[in-house]
Amino acid sequence: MDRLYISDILNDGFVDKDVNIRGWVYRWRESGPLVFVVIRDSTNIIQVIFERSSVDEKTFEMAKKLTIESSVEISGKLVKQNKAPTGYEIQAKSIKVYHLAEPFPITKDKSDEFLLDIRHLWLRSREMTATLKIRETLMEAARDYFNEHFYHEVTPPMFVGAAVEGGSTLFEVPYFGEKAYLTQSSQFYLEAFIFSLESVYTIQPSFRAEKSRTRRHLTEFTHLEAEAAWIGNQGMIDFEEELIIAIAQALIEKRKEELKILKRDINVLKNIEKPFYRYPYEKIIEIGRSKGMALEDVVDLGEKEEREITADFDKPIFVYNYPKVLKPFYHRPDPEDPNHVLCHDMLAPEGYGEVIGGGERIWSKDELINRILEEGLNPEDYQWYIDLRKYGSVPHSGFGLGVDRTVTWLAGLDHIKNAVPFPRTIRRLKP
RNA sequence: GCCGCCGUAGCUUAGUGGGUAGAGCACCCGGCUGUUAACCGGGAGGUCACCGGUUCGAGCCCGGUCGGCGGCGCCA
Repeated sequence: MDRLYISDILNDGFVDKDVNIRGWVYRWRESGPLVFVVIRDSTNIIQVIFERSSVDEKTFEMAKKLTIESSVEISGKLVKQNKAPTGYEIQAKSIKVYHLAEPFPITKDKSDEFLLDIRHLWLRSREMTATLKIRETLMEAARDYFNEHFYHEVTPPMFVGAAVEGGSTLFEVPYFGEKAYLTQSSQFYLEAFIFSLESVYTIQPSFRAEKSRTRRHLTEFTHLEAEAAWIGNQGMIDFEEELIIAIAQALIEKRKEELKILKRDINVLKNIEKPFYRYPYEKIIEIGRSKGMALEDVVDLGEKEEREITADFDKPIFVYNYPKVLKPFYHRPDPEDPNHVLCHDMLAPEGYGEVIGGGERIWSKDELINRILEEGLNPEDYQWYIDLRKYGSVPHSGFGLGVDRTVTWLAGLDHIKNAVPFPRTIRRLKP
């Protein structure tokens, strides 16, 4: 008999038919001559019942000995059963045990810390499984959206020789007697690709060595970055808005069950529709002040401020044209207002805060060199980046989206660690 | 980096006027004909993070070390 996936047999079409499944023991309990076993596979869970009166003694004894997480193959008749957790039940006829598991360390009482220590086992939980599927669908939806818009996927290097942005701290790694660094952003490399492929994107890890201890920072995170020729700041905002909507739609279509497992209200995602809020930088400061914050005219918002400002919003907020002093040198100053740059951040609502940063890049060689000098940096360190402005330079824009932050927001999680299979933080490198 | 909190059985934890360390889950044994991280009875399981000090006596008081969590700062 061919093995079937659990999600495929949870329907009336298989009732009274013999089915064969493989998976792991998720729950086990006995009551006299009955043994109830809930089996989990990659698709869902289903209850199996072993009755002493209807299976041979050897099979029943084996069912009685099963332990949580044992790997098994079970055959039996599918029936409808309201008392079973997913509405159907298999009346077992036979079982093959591949491995009788040792006592599983995860029980009903568990702390966040413990779950991080045994992350390699916690990955099997329904919560993590649901989160991983949501991550996958999010990236798949993004790739589909990029492909529909003729973006090419590229793979920039992760070993780099120098920083992209002055501010961030880099991880240094030995490199055959020289120093190399782990990339903190692929932006500069993506800019190199646009002169042939025009529109490009990548989904790769970025690394930041900041000693940040907040619910939205990791030292290694999945970075979705894009860069496109012939597009300006506002055009890029339009593009990102549709990207986020495409992702939300994909989750609504394909991940209803997983969102339910994570207790995320799907109506929140259904509400992610055009138009998002769009405010110039000064307006967001005004909103902060209206909530009682003491904010200077020109100030970087902290995590706490962002959380409070976005708390009452129901849709993402684009904040554009920040004061020049707050942003890295490569952002293009607004020709109409040189103290501001043509950039934007997208803040997720409900307190989640920044998930996208992007904008239009300086495309004039001389302007770029002037901005590098103005920031006290050395143009020699950016030789190849400046080189790109010498041979048919074009207006272009790009953005970077934190995949893990976006998952945290859309899945309604409380901490970025829960959006990542093996989170890396300042104090955690294992497992 | 700064501030705060925490470290007792595999897990979650109770336990300060200093006086033999207690429970639930998991595990083992037994019971139960519809269980929902079941229930009932029994059993086993502890260098109370580590080092030092005070004391007749320290899980508890004092000093230090290590590890973790949360917040701030930094940052995407």
